[in-house]
Amino acid sequence: MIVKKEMISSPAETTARRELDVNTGLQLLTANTGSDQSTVDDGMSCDAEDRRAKIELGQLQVELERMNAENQRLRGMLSQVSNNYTALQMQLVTLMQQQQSSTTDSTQVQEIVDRKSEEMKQENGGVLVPRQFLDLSPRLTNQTADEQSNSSSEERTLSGSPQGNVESSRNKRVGREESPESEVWASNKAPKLNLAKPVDQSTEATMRRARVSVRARSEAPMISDGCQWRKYGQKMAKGNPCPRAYYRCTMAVGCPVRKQVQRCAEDRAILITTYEGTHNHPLPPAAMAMASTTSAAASMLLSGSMPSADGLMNPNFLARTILPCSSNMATISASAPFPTITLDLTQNSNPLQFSRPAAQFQVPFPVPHPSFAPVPNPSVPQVFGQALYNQSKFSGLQMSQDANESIQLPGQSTQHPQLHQPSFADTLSAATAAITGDPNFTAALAAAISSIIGGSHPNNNGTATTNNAAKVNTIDSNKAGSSFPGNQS
DNA sequence: CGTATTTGACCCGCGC
DNA sequence: GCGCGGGTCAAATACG
Repeated sequence: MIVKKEMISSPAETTARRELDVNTGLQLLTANTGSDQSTVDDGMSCDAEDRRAKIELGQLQVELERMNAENQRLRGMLSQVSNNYTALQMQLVTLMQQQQSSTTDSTQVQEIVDRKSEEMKQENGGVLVPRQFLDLSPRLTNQTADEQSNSSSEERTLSGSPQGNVESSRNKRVGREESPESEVWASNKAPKLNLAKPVDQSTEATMRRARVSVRARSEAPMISDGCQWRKYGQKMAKGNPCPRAYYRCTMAVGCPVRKQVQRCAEDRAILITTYEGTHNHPLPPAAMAMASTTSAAASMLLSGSMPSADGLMNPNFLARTILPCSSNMATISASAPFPTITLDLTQNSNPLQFSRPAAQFQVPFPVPHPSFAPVPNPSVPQVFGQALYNQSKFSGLQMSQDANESIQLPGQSTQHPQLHQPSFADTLSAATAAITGDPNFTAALAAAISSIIGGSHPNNNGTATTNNAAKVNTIDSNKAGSSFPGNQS
């Protein structure tokens, strides 16, 4: 009965509404049933009414169960799509690394994306579930990289590297203390303490210290990114009246990921979150989806930090590679002591929009390899995309010269996402960010997915998606003796 | 009472 | 060598 609305509503809305309507129907029916029972004295034959009501009730329950099952299925599919996107982006980076020597034309980047999307559609009958990406996905959780059989050099580069980097960090580092945490944490002191490999010390240090900074408007003290953090310090930073808070990831014992949170001096409504390190544990769907969003950017950033005798990498290419459709909203830091890429989500542009990259872009720090040689151990900060998570104000990324002194490139005009064909990457990442962070964005997700899959893809139930990232997390029970209250607002 | 947060002290790198 | 600033530690404190 209620299902009719499906054709005119967004899939997510529809599913949510259906579930609501079914529940409402059950309540009404129950009320009616009670009413019927109270009118026995009227002389009516209540047995028939009762039976009919019970039958209807049973039907509704069956329907409800069916809905719930569908919800589960759709959630699974959403998660799968997110994971697939992650793998796609990673693969894209690798492909571009291979092709960069022959071209710097960003159109090829888009072509690769388009081609991949086409392949995926063909292989899956229109459904974007690429086999190869499913194969890759587990590695992106940073858990099974070493267990997976590597079938290609691309995958090897992409999957094993983060883990390998952590390992190398572990092996070489001798911290002030010998706690497990300090063992895995890629400390700033690492260069000094690197004892094992004399080769490429600076390179590895650079990779370990690659950072991803996110600027977002938020009244909350910290953006919700799907991970759980514990504050371990706060300090006043020079040139900023607002204190800088230091957090470390507490989702797993010894997770080396840390982040700094600070309000922008110029505009205190802007929250600057800087991530550093690589998670050593599986990310919850909410965090994973967003982590994947820009993991490729981090990878590119890191590969860009690799020394090269061949000169500089084409700036435009880097920008377009990192965020093919949002290159005007990402920043690569020039003044930071280590590579930092900044996503500026404070701009008033539509996250789902498709825009051509800025033509003029200066990459300040010396980067690398025109041929994009695979990074041996790129410490890809998987938290990279987490900044996009729960960004209801998600609005854009920008390129600038400094993490704190963003130089805005000419903004892109706001366009409706469906006026242009949004890239799969941007659309899905934005949509996932929305859905995982705020149930109110289920409609956006539906629209985004519809635009990708042509409306044939199953919907997602917004009501089934928790609006609290921490709630999504099935916390690793291995963390004995520690609780995860979740300090996210 | 256990856990998270606060906050002053400390360590380290870097520039002068 | 010294001072400065960033980053981290850990005891004290707050909180549920």
